[in-house]
Amino acid sequence: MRFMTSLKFIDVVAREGSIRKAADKLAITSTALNRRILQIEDEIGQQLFERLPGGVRLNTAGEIFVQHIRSQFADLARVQSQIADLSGIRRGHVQIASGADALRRLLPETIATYRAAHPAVSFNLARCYGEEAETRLFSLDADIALIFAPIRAAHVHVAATLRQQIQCVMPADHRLARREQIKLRDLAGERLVLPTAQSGVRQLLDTGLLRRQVDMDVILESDSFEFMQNFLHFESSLFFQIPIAIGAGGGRQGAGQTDGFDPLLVARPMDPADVAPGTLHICHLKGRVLPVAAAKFLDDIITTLRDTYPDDVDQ
Amino acid sequence: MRFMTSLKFIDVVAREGSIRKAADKLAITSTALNRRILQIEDEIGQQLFERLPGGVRLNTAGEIFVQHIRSQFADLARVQSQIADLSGIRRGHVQIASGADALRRLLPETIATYRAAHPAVSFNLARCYGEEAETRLFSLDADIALIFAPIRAAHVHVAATLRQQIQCVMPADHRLARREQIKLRDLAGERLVLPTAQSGVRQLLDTGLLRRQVDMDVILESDSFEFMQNFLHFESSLFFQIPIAIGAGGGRQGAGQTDGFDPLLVARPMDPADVAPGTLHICHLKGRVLPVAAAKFLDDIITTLRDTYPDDVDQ
DNA sequence: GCAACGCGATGCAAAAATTGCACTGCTTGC
DNA sequence: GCAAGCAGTGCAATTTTTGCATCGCGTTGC
Repeated sequence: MRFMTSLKFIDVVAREGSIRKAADKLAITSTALNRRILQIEDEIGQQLFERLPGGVRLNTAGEIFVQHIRSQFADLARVQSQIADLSGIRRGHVQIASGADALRRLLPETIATYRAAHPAVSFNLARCYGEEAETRLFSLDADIALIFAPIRAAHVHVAATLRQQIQCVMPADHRLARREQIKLRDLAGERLVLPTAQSGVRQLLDTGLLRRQVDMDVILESDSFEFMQNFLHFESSLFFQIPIAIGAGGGRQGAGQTDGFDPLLVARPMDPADVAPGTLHICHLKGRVLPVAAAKFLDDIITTLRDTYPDDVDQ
Repeated sequence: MRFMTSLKFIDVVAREGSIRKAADKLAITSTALNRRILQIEDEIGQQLFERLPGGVRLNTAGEIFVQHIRSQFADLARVQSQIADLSGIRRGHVQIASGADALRRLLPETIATYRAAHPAVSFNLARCYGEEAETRLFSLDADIALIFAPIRAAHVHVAATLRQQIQCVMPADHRLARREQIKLRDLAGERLVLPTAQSGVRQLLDTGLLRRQVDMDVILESDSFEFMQNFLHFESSLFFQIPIAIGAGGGRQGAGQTDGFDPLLVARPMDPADVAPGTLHICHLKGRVLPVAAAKFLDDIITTLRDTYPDDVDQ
């Protein structure tokens, strides 16, 4: 794409914050890169970068222009995907930003199924914390975001939502395993492993815990499902997850069957009166036309979720 | 804008339908242009043009790609306009596609007022027939369209509408000039000058005339207001217009005052029961972010209309 | 307080690209 | 069947881009 190189260069310089670093990354000399940038600033008639002693930084005009550049690249990808689709071959690259929850079962399965049908489509998966997923949508580093938390950013369009009741995961022989539903006061005296503070699950738990002063024993905080799962084999304790992360069917009702999940562990739903159900948001950037490959994959995710949780998907 | 030239070249070739003609227009040799196009087709990995004996024509992939190119140019204009606005100077170029109606008073006045405040903004006005205005929005040759006709195209976003009752224009001493409102049967035996078939006014009249078989004397068809107005000085007859075209205040009620309009002519509204009011649509391309200059001008038009016809503007 | 470092900018020559010219092969219209 | 108009190509001239060496400037570290 020779006709886009200068723009790509500006994008990289903006990300690196230094012409020399960007030049290294782009495998050209800093002087060539420097001159391209000067030339474009000249053509635009506006400086795009502030020159600082330690490098460069976008000024306001530059911010606007770089946003334009990124949307051009994203749109070019869309065009190429659409053109490739004309000849019957779905081609393209789908970039997904997701919290940990969907990475466990939903995305691996859905992507594998999709790729079986369209092997020419490649994927990029960024595991995001906090509001990083929204940011990625905005900077066009992600086509689709899966966010288990309230959406704050105005530029995000929510294509579908999935209600998910938080599950309490415990050893199969735990005393609470006989319960159909777990109440917060049941947790009194239990050893708990909680997700880290920025996670959506943690926020829902905290909201519930704030109201009822339950005296619990938080022995660990972790953002790794895998760690928590393995930890339970060594020390009997409880942790929390949402159904899509553990492959449990029928979220809110929470039958506790966790197909393919560790057989020594069981999941039981929290009482919705104690801990409110959370919402998984499937999003893309508002006003954006997704590449064919990404748009169809988005459809696939929603269809999969609708099949698995028929009552809990809203569009 | 060196970094856009190759794309601009493709756009021109698509418009000209021939590499040689485009090369002439671009002041380069056909061979240079030819090779740029081959190179880009190579980079995209897809042919964009069909080669015909008499020139070239876009294939489907090319159509998609050229649409992308045009939207890039339009978006670049938006970015530049926005960047210029940062330094307090409104700069840019506003392209308007309009039927004849708005060209007479609304646009000249509004543009002049706007330019008094922002002299660095230039304008382009295309007088459009039939569906050409919609087409121009789509091909991004127009930012704003003013259309007095039903909107069919799905890609058009209507920012505001103005209801307009058709007026019957006649010599001040005509027998019908004493009426407050004209009914279709009043036109029996009158000599009429009608707008040409594609005009919105004509379509509304035709719809009314179809239902009531009025025997009239159509002596002329014309799409030029100026011609019709002058013709009435030589042969006593009637023609039709909408208020914005003749500067009449308060459309539907139609007081007939036509400020600044030919003092020998008067306008009387048609009875809405006979001829339905028409709608002027102020539109832009759906999903598009207009350049600052164009967006603000759009606001100005709507404000002007709201001031003049407070009851007839919808948004 | 001075030297070393890293940064962006610039002059100049080498390298790479774009361009123009001359020409080919093709189709259409007369 | 010949002239005209079209896209495509080999080759040399030209223009643009790149890399090297170097400058000036501000910060950092001793």
